[in-house]
Amino acid sequence: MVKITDVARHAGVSPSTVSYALSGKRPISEETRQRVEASIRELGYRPHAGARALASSRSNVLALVVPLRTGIHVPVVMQFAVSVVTTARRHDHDVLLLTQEEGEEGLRRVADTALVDALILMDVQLDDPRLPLLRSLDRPSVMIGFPAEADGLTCIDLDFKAAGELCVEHLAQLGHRVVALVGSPPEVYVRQTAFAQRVVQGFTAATDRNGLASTVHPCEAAPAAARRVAEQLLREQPALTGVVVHNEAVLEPLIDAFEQLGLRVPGDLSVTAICPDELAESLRVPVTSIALPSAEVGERAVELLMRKLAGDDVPEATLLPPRLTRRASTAPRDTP
Amino acid sequence: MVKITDVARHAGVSPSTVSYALSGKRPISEETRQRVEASIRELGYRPHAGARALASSRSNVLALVVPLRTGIHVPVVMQFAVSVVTTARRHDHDVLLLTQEEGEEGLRRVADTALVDALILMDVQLDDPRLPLLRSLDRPSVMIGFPAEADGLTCIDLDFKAAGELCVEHLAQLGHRVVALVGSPPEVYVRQTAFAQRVVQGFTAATDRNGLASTVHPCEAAPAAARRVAEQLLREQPALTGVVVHNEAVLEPLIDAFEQLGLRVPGDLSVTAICPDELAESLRVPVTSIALPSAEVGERAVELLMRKLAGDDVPEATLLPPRLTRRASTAPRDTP
DNA sequence: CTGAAAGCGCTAACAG
DNA sequence: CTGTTAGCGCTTTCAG
Repeated sequence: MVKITDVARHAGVSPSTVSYALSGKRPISEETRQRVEASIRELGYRPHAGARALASSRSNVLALVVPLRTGIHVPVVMQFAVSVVTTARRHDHDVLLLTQEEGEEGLRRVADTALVDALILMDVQLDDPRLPLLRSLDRPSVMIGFPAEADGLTCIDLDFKAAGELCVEHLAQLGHRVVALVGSPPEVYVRQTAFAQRVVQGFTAATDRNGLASTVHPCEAAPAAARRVAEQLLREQPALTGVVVHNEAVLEPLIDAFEQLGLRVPGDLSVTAICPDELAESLRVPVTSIALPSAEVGERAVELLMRKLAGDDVPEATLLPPRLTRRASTAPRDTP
Repeated sequence: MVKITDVARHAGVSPSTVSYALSGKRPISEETRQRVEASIRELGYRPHAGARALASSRSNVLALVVPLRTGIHVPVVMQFAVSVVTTARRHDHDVLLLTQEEGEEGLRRVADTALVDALILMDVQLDDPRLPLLRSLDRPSVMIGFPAEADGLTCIDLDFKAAGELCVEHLAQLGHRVVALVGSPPEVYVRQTAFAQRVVQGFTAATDRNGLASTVHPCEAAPAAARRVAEQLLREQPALTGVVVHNEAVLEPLIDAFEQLGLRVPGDLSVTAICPDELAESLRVPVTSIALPSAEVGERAVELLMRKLAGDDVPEATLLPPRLTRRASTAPRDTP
């Protein structure tokens, strides 16, 4: 194995000069830098990661904790992970993969052994048990999602309130005057993340602002429940022409139910959703939707961590703006 | 930060004794072990990963290289990754996540800097450009899939030949006498992995053995192609009652085509597939299938690496036995 | 702008 | 069964 002293000897400089030439932490004359770089290339020198970590107390590794819970859309997790790895590499860092299963002990382990410099946690719950631990660790972290009480921590996620608003604005622009939100199952509004409530807030704010008639309907994640909600909507809001769906599991059954009840999408009813693009694209009638921007969340999460590692202050909360993709399921209201 | 000398002093022993108590690499009297463990717990000692790696030349980290190519089923990759992490943890190792995108340079980097002790590569191609590199690295690796020339390397995958056989045996046992294989697109038989040919070999061997009439049909990954193949099958093999599908993309369209042509599944035609369970389960008629056992592949891959790291010899090729899950798409042949 | 040298915290001979 | 000690390869003061 070729080491820094070998390079130093070969280049006719001291080991520290090689180190500084590599890190750029102090000025090196152009000429010596050239010599050092040539020697490095010629000898095929690679600094030993462990030695580096020991001497510098920086491993240049980030931990990424991925969820295992069912009900989480796998491609979204994967997209996010890839984006974290790619961005981390741009900043000369690697990524250690941990599963939620490892729990708090796993986080403590990789942090306390200095195996990683910082942590990224996905799928953060409202009352996440890892919050106190994160606060106590001596390394920075970023959470995807917003817990109930995030003081002193750093969070990032899609701006779900704005997403709810954007769906409504889209429908309003198309001329729709009576709209409904079909939301997550009731239990989601209690535990889990706060995003469900946020969507409702945004939806309501926007319908009020635009003077639209509106209702909100939590919905179980079962086709039968979708059917019931569809029937109820038609019964209670016969003038309904726009629907926002924030519930991946019932999006397809809901549209099926509407069509079976004699409503064409988008002819009679425009439908927009907050769901992964994959799902929105794959339906019989591709659905106008707002996706969780996983790649962007991953990238931004890493960049927040890099700033924290550099000692900079970062905002506690980062909300990413929603982007709506128009597809076949929304159309201007048929104005008679 | 509490270090090994702190623990040693607290327990009234030498640092090496603490080290050996932790590693078990030499006998320690029950009594001192107790004292050391108590001190460790009391002081909350965590060995520094970098220092360990430097002194022992073992990082206890494995690299996992995941593919990004489209056409790879994401949940399978994820399942595999989770299984690798879980198994690695059982062996006191962590997992560094790399993307295919990093290429050969990435592999060289993590190996040469001693950031990882060993590597796992997914999605290995027949003529994978990384093969020579893997042979030249000073750390062991395991590949998921079989390249054309794997001498000196270690591979593991589903036994696709046995999978082809098992599908046929299943149909034969149900009384089917005339069967067909609908395979991958023609180009897959050329490049990519060898598994497509293996399936054909197994299929043919088993039909011969069982005295079944059979044909093989490569098929493009498009619904129209599926339709054409379905029509061709009915025209050329009117007595056909069993089909094996090894082509995720056309499984659903193919079944649709058969039904549109007046054949009930499984009433007139039994269908079995080699595809992810998720897909098989999600179809209108759940399909009897053989899945890629990703969790098992991941687990076994890690175990192979552990044996190699321990200096043991391991087989170059490991073929995992297929397991068939019966679903609604296969039934005994209607014997008039 | 560059060198010398003191660690970083741990493991593994070597010695008893 | 346990202690002493010499590194592992790098970074970073300190000194010039």
